[in-house]
Amino acid sequence: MFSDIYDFRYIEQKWIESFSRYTLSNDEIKRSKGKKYYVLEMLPYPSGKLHMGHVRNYTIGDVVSRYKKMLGFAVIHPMGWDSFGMPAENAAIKDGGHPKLWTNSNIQNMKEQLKPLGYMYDWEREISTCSEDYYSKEQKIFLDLYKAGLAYRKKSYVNWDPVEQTVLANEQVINGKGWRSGAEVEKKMLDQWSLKITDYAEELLSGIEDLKGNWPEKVLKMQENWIGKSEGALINFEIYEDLRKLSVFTTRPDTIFGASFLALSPDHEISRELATLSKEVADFIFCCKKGATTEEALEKNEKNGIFTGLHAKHPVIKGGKIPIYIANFVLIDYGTGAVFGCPAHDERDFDFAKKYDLPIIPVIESKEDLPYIGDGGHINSEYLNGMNIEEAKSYMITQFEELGIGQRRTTYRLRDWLISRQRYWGCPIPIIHCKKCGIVPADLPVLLPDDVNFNGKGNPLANHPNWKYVKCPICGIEALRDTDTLDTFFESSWYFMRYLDSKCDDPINKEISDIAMPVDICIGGIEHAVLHLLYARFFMLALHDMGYLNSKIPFRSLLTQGMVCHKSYKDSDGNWVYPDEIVKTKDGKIIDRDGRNVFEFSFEKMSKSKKNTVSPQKIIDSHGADAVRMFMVSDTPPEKDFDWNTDALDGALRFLNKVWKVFGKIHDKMKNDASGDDSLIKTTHVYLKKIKTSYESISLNKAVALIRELFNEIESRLSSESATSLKFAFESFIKILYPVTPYICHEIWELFKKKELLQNETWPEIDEALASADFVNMAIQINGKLRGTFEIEKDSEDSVIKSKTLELILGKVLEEDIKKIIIVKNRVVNVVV
RNA sequence: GCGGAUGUGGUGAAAUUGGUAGACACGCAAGAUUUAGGUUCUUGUGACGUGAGUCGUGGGGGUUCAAAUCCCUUCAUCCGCACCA
Repeated sequence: MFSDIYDFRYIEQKWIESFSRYTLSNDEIKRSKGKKYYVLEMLPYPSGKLHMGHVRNYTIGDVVSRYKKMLGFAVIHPMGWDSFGMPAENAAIKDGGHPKLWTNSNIQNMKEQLKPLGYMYDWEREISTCSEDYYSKEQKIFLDLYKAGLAYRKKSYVNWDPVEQTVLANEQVINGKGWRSGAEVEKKMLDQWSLKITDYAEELLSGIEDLKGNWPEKVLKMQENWIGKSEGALINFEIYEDLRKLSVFTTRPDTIFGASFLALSPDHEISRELATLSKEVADFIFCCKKGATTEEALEKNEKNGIFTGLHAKHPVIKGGKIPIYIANFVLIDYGTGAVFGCPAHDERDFDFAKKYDLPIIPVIESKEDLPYIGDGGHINSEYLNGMNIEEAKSYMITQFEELGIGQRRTTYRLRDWLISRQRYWGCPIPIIHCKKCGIVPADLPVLLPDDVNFNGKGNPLANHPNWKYVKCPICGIEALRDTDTLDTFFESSWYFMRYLDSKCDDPINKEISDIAMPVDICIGGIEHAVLHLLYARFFMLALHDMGYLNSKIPFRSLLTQGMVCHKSYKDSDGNWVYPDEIVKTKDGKIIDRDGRNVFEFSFEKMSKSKKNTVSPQKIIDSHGADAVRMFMVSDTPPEKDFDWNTDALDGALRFLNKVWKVFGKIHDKMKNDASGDDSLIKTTHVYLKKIKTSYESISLNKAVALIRELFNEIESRLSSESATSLKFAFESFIKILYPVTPYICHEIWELFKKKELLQNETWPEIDEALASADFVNMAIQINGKLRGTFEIEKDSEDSVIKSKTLELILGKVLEEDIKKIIIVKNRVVNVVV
């Protein structure tokens, strides 16, 4: 029955169940013969509440999925939960519940909240990374990485987050602070597990080339910088009256004749050794460590050093003596932890030389002040004199190699990925430490014990009364489990392959993965540019090399959607105020419910603490899921930040209301089988073509704009067009609107008395002949300025266009003044006078 | 400091990649219907003239018959990295 009123509550309730039954079996993937399309939205952390950022992310993914399905692709569209991690453990510490219960109930809640939005997820494929099934498969991957030499244990300085009480990977330290806790990160010497991502530095870098065009340039640039390749030389300096050699990495071997000091990191082994001999050195090193992390010291950039009393032999100047310092600006974990200083051509070295009164020897000619960083001819450099930087570099490296004191060397900024975490709620590292046998792989699975106490200090797993005490699987003597768990980014590095067969006994079903991988489009936030997105690329290369699957690329294309932003408000005391608690007065003032003044603070990402969030639930209740979905993809391109605007949300609902009404009118007209024009058929084909192009490039805001245009065309011709023409136009319109607003479209489709469900329909066929216009509107310009337009048959001869133009402009210009007429077919005529 | 991006009406944004700038919306204004208001409909809406003319895509300069688009320069905002040798 057709009702005049667009009752979205009724309609959405009616179709909701059929939308949650989308499945695509692996047999169907196999039968697709490569015509598959894998849409992946980055899996959410089950915090318990769905927020607008999720809604935007998943709506974009769902529109793409539904569109691709209409085109006949076997669409793989799974969803799951990134369910290990700190918040569950913190909740347990605070409220006493168990992380497992907290997490699972959050997952249930979020699933319920997702349901009304009508996403076509294949829930058969659902995974939760904290499930025993998932993490025991992950343990197998870990052991394989270990056997392949890619997972290793090493004692080294690590980033310690004092709030989370655990170590962090380099990628998780932002400006010296923990990425989640925001706490000042400390350096600690610990024995930890790492993955050899550095083995793949070159491949990760060269792989960027293949992603260009399909990944945002920005993400690729960030990864490139993060990997930070630099080419140069390793020089081994001899130390006077010492048997050791001091090895130094430099990108500027050509400046060796300008070297006036060597500097060691305070953590360099020679520094540490000297510290045991001299209190002065020990004090200096202590100060460096204390001061190095404070904001102030970093800002001042002050160079401090202490002379070691040692000298190195200059490698190419006979009898040359170079003093060796320990300096605060030398990093232990880059290059070799030692540098040579050439003050004339490096800013840091210059500052240091000034402070400690060291010689500043220019070796590159320049009229500018020192330090001079640019290119130029070498001076004071014997055989290098006259050469430019590039020439001198390679000449010098050859020279070092011939003399046996150095060699060509490439260094990367990328460090190995530290994966141990001193936390309970994660995947246990399946390793047993035996005094006799050393590191021994544990029998799988290694399950988390449920009976843990969160009240104690430190890692609850380590504190468990008996969990860690086991017998060595090899020799049988008393041994200890590794009580650390894996970084949760480990889980998110391979989940998109587990989706493909979430019940497989092996971690990854190779047969299906070889068909379904790589993911065709991955949609998520840009905050993972050098975290998840780099780790996932690394995992693919490693898994490929271990024979898990053929693909070396996780995501063929990547869409980084922008944040959902909203105005935030503060009262005069600086407290945040909820937007729905404010009132705008007639004279432009903003007040809260108690009448006190409130100020617009800024426009920023929705967040709980700023009180500027909008609950998806609320707006679905008031406007319906279709309106919310449409609103999320209209107006703003997916990759840009989205400004929350309630008026535009109302606009989406208003549009759907109009669609409903116009459908009613067409429905009536069809009953009477009215006659009239059929020009709308052609118009429809023109739009079908344009809209498909917009969907293809995921320019969903443009697609929506064009859909609205087509709708306006239909609406304006309701009375003049024939019933058949209107029916064709409107049915096509419903099909192309469907990926955005599936509920209303399904309802209308059914009311058109269609037997087949709309979601099983295919994209309307485009008649190319009809889709191209017969007539075009051409512009007339005089000296490049618009002076009028005219309509003319498409692809008209230049002579026809010319005479038409002359006819129109002769009132304005004299024929003899015309110097030139430039004709651009179907576009523009420019008359030069 | 290094690297990257962006800059178009009151707002979100389009512009077939050098060819009619502002599509599609939001907002606003006037009017109509209803009327307690919202809803709905019509018209208008870059600026200045307000007679069909001029100006206009952050500013300045250039290339071109023609520039939001290409080049040079400058300013502003945002983001990433940051003592990386």
